[in-house]
Amino acid sequence: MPLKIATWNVNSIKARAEHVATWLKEAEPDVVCLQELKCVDENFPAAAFEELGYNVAVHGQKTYNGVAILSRLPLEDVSPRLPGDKSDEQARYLEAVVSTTNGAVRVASIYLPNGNPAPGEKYDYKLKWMARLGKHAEKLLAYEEPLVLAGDFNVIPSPDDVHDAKAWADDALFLPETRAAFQDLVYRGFTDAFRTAHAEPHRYTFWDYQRGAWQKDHGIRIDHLLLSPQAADRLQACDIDKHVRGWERPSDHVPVWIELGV
DNA sequence: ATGACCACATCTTGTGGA
Repeated sequence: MPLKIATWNVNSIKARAEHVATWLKEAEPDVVCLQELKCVDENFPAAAFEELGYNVAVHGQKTYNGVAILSRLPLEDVSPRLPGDKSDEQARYLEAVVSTTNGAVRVASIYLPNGNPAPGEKYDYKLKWMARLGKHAEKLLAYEEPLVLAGDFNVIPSPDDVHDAKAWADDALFLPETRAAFQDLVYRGFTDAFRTAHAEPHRYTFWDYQRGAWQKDHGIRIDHLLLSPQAADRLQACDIDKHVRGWERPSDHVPVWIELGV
């Protein structure tokens, strides 16, 4: 059986706990990286997921941000916060090692800053955060182990990943500097799992709540799974669970998953 | 149609998201 690893920005875990449970039963992932919990650790509905057989690691924050990892397999070396800036209080990074019978896979749940409006302080923070991520990723890649960086990167990598490139031209998710920073990260040795498994353009992971974006398929691809060479060698499948966006009171993001032969 | 949402906090309105 392959190891199925997913990422999903749930836009409040309290508002989406039922959806997550429904999707866990339907998709049967082994590991799930969640983002935008919008709650503190104590309020995370861990029991609901433990009942379904998952171990839970949470790095929460009141009202904003918050990331978690759910895993059917044991979680080891659980480590919150992206190194490189001790003054950064935003809960956007959680790393852990998943132990399988056939070796370990390191997984990070990432909620990269949005960065709007650009230019400005928030955009500066985004670019600094991306530089920190690159530096940390370089260290992790040196382990030469299967590594998966999974999350909401808030980056549209190319014009193929947006319904209307002109409409997003000045947005922090699509600015040339943002895309260049993402490429810098990828060029360190990562594989964009979805783009490797699918050549077709205009496949999305996010549709805005506004302007009928979902009905018109006006989406963007910003939730990614980046694989180290050792993980990329094991990639068997990758897809987007688009139908979840059609559920009642959905998140504006949908799950994206990979299957690794381990 | 120059429009149109959602979640949170505690304020019935402002902030942040993407």
